[in-house]
Amino acid sequence: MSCESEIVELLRESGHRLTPQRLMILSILRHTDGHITAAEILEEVKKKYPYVDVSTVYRTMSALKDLRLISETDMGSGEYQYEWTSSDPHHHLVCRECGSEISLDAKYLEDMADLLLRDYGFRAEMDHLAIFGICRQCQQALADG
Amino acid sequence: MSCESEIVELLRESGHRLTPQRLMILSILRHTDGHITAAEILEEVKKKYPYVDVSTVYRTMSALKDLRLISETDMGSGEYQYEWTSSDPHHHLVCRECGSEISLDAKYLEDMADLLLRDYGFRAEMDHLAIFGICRQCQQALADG
DNA sequence: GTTGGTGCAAATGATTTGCAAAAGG
DNA sequence: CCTTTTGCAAATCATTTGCACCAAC
Repeated sequence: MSCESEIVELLRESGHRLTPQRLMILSILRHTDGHITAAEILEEVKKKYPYVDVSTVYRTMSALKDLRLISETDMGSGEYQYEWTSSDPHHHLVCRECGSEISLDAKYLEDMADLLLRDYGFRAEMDHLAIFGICRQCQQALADG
Repeated sequence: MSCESEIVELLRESGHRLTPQRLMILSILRHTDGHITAAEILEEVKKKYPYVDVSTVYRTMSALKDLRLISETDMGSGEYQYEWTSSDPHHHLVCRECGSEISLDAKYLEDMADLLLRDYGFRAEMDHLAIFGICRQCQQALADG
């Protein structure tokens, strides 16, 4: 609970109200390891309180996104993946052959971000990026094929 | 025309048939500077032959994508942006405040791609990436408030 | 009380798909 | 011929929106 208090504070400061729905969604996001879709969040929330609607989930995600508390990533599955931002910053290598995902430490992109800031004055916000390509196994499989 | 011949060859080799619709779409892609949406392609094609359907455009894009002749990028507009791959490789910096786009030479990402190959055996395919963030002007505007 | 939030139902809108007819090789 | 491709219409499906009611603060 105590870990939630500063978030609650942040939401209040930004003029948002604390509803049970939001607290439930917040709790799910905080206790989910990795990414989760809107539909999955809804499913979880409904276990506690069945009358919640998807639109509420999306509206909450929109608010949290604006506050940069969560990231929204298109991993090529057709649905957005949401993830709590404070977990250690990382990205994903997504294989376009087998769909497997490899977690990638954020440091791999930091050097480039520094260059972008230096050369273009552009502040890249790359929380939770999806990088598509071919994984080692599939390269081998394709070569053998 | 001559520039089209090797593409035509490639399509044939991969078991695809050459229909007037495909040739029109191909020509539009080749002569478009920058990216273009499926709807825009359709609009262009219809000027020559009004009975083409969006589905044909999408099906053609899918085939060209598989052959890696075009790139498909989500630039945050809700529609995919397509672009002929052979034009000099680049990416885009997209400002999430004002929506402006800066072209970014591909070399900025090559170093990272090399690291990914070395460390993970992952062959990253980053043709035409969209990197979101805040541009110099908007940073200033936000700071001034 | 105000203002913002919710649930419901309906809309949106890009992309996909089933199918019979047409055309490429 | 045989197979792929096409146009049309209808379906998908995640996300968004209008609205009347409710609940924070």
